[in-house]
Amino acid sequence: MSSTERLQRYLADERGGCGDEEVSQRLAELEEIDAAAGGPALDQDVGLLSALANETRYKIVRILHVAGEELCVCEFAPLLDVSDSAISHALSQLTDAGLVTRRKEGKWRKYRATARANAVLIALDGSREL
Amino acid sequence: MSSTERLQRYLADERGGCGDEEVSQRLAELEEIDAAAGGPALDQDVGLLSALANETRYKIVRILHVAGEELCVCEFAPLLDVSDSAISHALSQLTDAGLVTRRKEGKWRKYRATARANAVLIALDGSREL
DNA sequence: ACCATGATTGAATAATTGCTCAACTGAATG
DNA sequence: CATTCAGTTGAGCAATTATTCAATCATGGT
Repeated sequence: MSSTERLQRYLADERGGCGDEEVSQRLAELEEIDAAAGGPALDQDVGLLSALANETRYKIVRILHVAGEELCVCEFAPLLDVSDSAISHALSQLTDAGLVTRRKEGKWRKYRATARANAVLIALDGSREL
Repeated sequence: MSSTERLQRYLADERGGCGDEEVSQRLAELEEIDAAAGGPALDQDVGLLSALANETRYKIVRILHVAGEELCVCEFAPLLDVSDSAISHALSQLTDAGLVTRRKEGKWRKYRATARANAVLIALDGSREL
């Protein structure tokens, strides 16, 4: 069964129209919606979301967000139950995704949450009780 | 090496203080930040982000967001290159995560994006150019 | 120059995920 | 009530991911 046959029956059911014209018009609408939905930002967004979709990485970003200042890698270690290496991997992925920025200061590395990271966390917080 | 030894050296380096007191005070600050960061919402948030962190599921939510109305499962099928089963699995996970709601109408099932889903997508859109 | 330390990288591996197929449930219709 | 159709569920498998260990890079002190 082609996927548009089901759509055709659906449209006949819901809207009374049952001609091919009806179907292709709705299909065109849906594809317009799809085009608006799936711009080039899609991959970037999914990358960002994947980076946040892990407890270790989420916690790092949350901590930076709450701290409101840049933190040294060595300050995360006591708060996260994973190896230094895992923390470093996490920070790399977060940097690639545009959620944190890195700055060298002598032998220490300091990380800060980006505006984008803060925006997403604020949206999560603001919509929690909806 | 304990993870607080490094922190101790860091604080000595950055702030001049080198006593145990300095370290335990900063540790207390960090743990307070951590506590504020890692509330009970953590698992829920990571679940939500995991649900969105997949192209198929992200597209579904985007489509619903752009459409601004409820859509029938049969309307997604022509737009997504996966099986009906995969769409159904995706919708279940999105429902569990609180990103979409489900409604029965006769033999059809209609889904709608939640306010939370819309809030997160708006945050992503609004922070894209930052 | 050498060494110690902070952090990163790459390989290896265990765990998780995403998809499909096949079987199933529930609703409408003859 | 048998059949058809919309959608869901669960098992199984391929692909991806999260972590650790070991090796390495980079910085600063001796």
